[in-house]
Amino acid sequence: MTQVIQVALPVPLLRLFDYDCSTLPARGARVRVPFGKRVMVGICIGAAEQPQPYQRKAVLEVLDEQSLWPEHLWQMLTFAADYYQHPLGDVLQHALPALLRQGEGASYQATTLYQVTNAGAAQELAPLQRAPQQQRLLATLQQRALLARDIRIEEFSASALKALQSKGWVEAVTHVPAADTQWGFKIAAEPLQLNPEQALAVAAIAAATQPRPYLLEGITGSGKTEVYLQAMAQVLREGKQVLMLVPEIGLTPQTLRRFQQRFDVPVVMLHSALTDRERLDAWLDARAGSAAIIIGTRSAIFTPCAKLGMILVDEEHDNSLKQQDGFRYHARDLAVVRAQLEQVPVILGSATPSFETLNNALQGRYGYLQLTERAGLAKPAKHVVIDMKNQPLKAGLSKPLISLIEQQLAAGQQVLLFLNRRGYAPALLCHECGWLAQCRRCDAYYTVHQGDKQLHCHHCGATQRLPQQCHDCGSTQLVGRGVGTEQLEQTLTELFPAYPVLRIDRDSTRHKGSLAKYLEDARANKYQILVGTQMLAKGHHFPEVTLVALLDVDAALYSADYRAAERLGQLYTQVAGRAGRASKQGLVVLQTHHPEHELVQDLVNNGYGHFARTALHERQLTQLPPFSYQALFRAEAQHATAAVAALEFIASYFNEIADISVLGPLPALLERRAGRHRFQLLLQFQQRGLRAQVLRHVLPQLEQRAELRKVRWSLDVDPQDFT
DNA sequence: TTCGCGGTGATG
DNA sequence: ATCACCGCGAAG
Repeated sequence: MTQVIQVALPVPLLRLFDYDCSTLPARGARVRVPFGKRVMVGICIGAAEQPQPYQRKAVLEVLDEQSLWPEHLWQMLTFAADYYQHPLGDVLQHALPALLRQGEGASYQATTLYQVTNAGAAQELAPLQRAPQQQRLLATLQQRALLARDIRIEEFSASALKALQSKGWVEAVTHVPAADTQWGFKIAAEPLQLNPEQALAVAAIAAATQPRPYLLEGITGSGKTEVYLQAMAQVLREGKQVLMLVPEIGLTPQTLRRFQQRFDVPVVMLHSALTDRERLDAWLDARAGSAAIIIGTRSAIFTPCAKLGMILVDEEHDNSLKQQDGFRYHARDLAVVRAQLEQVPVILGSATPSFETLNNALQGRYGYLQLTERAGLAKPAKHVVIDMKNQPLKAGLSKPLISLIEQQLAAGQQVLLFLNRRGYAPALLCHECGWLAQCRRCDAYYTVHQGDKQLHCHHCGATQRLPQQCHDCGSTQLVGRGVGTEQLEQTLTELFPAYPVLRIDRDSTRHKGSLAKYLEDARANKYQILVGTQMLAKGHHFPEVTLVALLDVDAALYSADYRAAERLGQLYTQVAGRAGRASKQGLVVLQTHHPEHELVQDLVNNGYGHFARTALHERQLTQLPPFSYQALFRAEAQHATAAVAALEFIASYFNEIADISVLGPLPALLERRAGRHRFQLLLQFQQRGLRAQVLRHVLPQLEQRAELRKVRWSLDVDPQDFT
């Protein structure tokens, strides 16, 4: 009996497409279909209730017997498509490993498993004293067999493996990892003793009769991770899985090792270095329930889990959780939705919670767990605000800061300096006529890079040779204006020739693995002066650092982006947490031209918690998120008028509706980028429900309109960034 | 006259 | 998104 089914396809269209099919595939099963001149893999959404009277094409092949996703996850995905008003086909695409998108079977492929031979099992480790790589690998293999992918993830050496094989101690066997879903829970290492706050947090989560979201607010060094581990233990003991989201930077082999050392259960890490096949295997492991702990970045929220017991979102304030293009979802928000659907607790952890989450906790919608005690003897850092007004500056360093640095260095300590501008100088100026080298395609000045003797546009990536002469007057008196990390590094080298300087920014860490190596060198105290952009602020621990300085925070104080202050508060607090651990007195220095600024004073004197509450109150008075609900339309076109016209057209759909405030069209913070003019239209609603209703009604209409075909436009629900 | 790029429209 | 088609201006 021929059916008419609806199919979601990976195209940027909100509508679904009808196909004929000889059977009715499961909702959530893949089908191969002809689409235009192409063949695509789509997802069956179900039987078409009212088949449209079009000429239909037929499904070529049904690829799955069953839905690829468990019911609750399917619900989350359809919720997300509706909430963000993003095409369902594209949303589902995000929730699939690449191989499944391409139509591969949703099953394991045979792989190689390495295990010890009888000789290898009996082999003593001591004779391998001079081959430590082999020794470590053999020791592990004597405990458990390893898959090819484990060898790589756990950073064992391939040559060590070869050596052990040729000695006849290790053999390779073909292994089909049939979903062996059984794993027993065993504690591999004893849990640490909890302090009363930590114990309270663990107990609160365990004792809850109704699963709910929790904010776990723990200052740096307060032992947040130990709370995660003990909360996880409860879940794992019941045979249930834990899904953990971490920022990009937290996905290291050390993270993996930390979990494996504590729990003797299978852990999968969804790392960017995985091959497509490994990614599919990990996805299958999670879906079958044979992986106990699943760790990954933002997109890991889409991993299916047979027996989900808990979701953890570490550093929940981190902006990398929000996708900034295409399907603009926020993984933390989807984690809360998923936890609700699956009826499991979700823990949002941070030292500096986002205002959204903090507000939910203060309103009682989330459980609020606080860790305020620093473990060990570490004293809280001292804060110093340096007024830069009328100060002579050396590469952005004031005299008082230079002498503070000098003192710390003399005492054998490390210093950490943050400057959020890479390159040598953020502009090139003609000393005679005032001409500034400007990118031809963006509304931005070129940044001077001395390293490669070029001008770089940090917005479109354009580069050109460092000019010798002014384009306007021909003068050769060209000077860099302002300070970037390159110049700071150079000046510090001149000021403190006895101390090596390490610079960490996107330029110095371009090569794969160099960041990890630099961080290791920094921790090993090979450099006493560390210079970097925010890259350096996230989650790294340098035990010998006693002085941390933010060189220029003024831009954030008077930004047009209302979230700039929140981000400054978070950066400042995270950075302050870097100073003076390991029982040494830390010093946090902030240079500004506005030492009297309310935000600065609040942050320095009262800490993040107080600062955040004050700022939240301000947001409430001005009706900004989280006290209102935003949707941002962006448009870009060759000519500004086209972008503005498109947004005015969009605005006309909302202007007449009550309880919506429509702002714009306004130029984006960076109006021209890569030769295109960019404008924005901001909608603000008092009720989330109204926003959903209105967008659901309007978006399919907009998609049809010829007026909008000429420009590139997009919708961002809950926008985070207004550049 | 042909070639090629950019704008335009359809995809079931 | 991607493909095809159309039209116009530049090259032949």
